[in-house]
Amino acid sequence: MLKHGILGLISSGDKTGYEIMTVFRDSLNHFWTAQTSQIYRELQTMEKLGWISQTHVAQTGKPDKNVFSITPAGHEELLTWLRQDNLPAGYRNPFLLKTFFMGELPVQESIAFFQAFQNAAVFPDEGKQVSANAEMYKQAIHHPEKAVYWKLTIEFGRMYEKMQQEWCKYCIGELEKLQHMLDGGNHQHMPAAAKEEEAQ
Amino acid sequence: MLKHGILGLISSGDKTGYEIMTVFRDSLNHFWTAQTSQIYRELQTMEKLGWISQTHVAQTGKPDKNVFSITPAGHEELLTWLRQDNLPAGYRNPFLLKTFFMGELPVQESIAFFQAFQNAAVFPDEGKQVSANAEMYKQAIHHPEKAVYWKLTIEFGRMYEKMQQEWCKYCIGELEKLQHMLDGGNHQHMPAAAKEEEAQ
DNA sequence: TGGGTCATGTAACCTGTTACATGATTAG
DNA sequence: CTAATCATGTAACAGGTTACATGACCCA
Repeated sequence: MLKHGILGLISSGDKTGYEIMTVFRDSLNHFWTAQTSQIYRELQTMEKLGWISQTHVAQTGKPDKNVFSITPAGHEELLTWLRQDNLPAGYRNPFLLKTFFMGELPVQESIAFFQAFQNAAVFPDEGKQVSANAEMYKQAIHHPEKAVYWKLTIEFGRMYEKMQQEWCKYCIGELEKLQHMLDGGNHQHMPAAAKEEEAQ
Repeated sequence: MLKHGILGLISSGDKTGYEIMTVFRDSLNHFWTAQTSQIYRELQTMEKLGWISQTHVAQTGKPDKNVFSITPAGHEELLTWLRQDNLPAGYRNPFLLKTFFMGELPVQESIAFFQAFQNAAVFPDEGKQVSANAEMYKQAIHHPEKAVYWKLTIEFGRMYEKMQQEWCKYCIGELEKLQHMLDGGNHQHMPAAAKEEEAQ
């Protein structure tokens, strides 16, 4: 997958490993990440596969660099990938995994986690988005039709964040109901963990 | 992460590797997956870490089994994990990665992908959910306070799917606008890839 | 003189996927 | 008779993370 992401980036203009890293960091970070260690490794195997080619460029005042270009075979591979398996796949969500087991903690503590989660917005606001993605905006001027796709990914981020916040609100509501139930039921203010021990 | 998921499952009752696999397959599949190969490997390392212990149980008419129980150290580890790093983290979304590069394909083709994506619901409907999660419902009867957390994860799945469908609708709308713009603009019906070649 | 940017990578490790391998019992 | 369920794993590979290592230039 990362190979194809890199391929896509190089397809819109030759790039160094370093430049690829900056695009991941500044523009794709809300749906994909990549460390330089992984990028340089993938570039090597992609060259062996014949998808990209390398040119050494000597520089003065700056370290020399290796610029990568896409080959015809690489472009074909990119198109094949774009047309393949475009159906929703299972996603991995660490916070949901925790949620599933949160019954081990006192309800009050769980509520606090949802509150913190709700207030921690990952997605930058409109203003920051613009400056962080200056690179993308520049491209958008020259290829407005390609910028549309980039905007679609940003909109996904926004919608996801909004949904996540609504979900947190719902969770907090449900947990408060549970808390009142437990309080009203036995007036013992016992955390779930303690209750379980008793039950055994 | 998987280690802690397994730990959580064993904490609510001793389990074999096989049983752990079935829970992942039937109840956690919308936010986490695990193959038996991985499960048995993790169980081995978890035993070495002292988080779980193993008992061999001979059976007649069925293959013998290895039943795993959580140790006090394991339960502590579970609590530590539950309290750690509970903030939204970057997620990886393969379809968003593709979306980002979809300008390489004709607009019409992209629209078709979003339509297919929209109509492919991963999340089972209420009826199937109930039968697939019979195990969970059984637990819910004995520990209604724990069932709440399980319901929260299901609600996330529902909200996510709804959001995804809305996003697809939005994308299709934007792409249709783009299509009309391109059609109206030069009346050449050129795919983006061909246009790019011309521009160079 | 200290931190940021540009620029390259290696090594070890951890996690996840795919493919393979075995074999008895039970229900249709 | 055949497919599903119960039950165990190994081996090889692919993909991702963490830590380390180097070094010049520029700006404050």
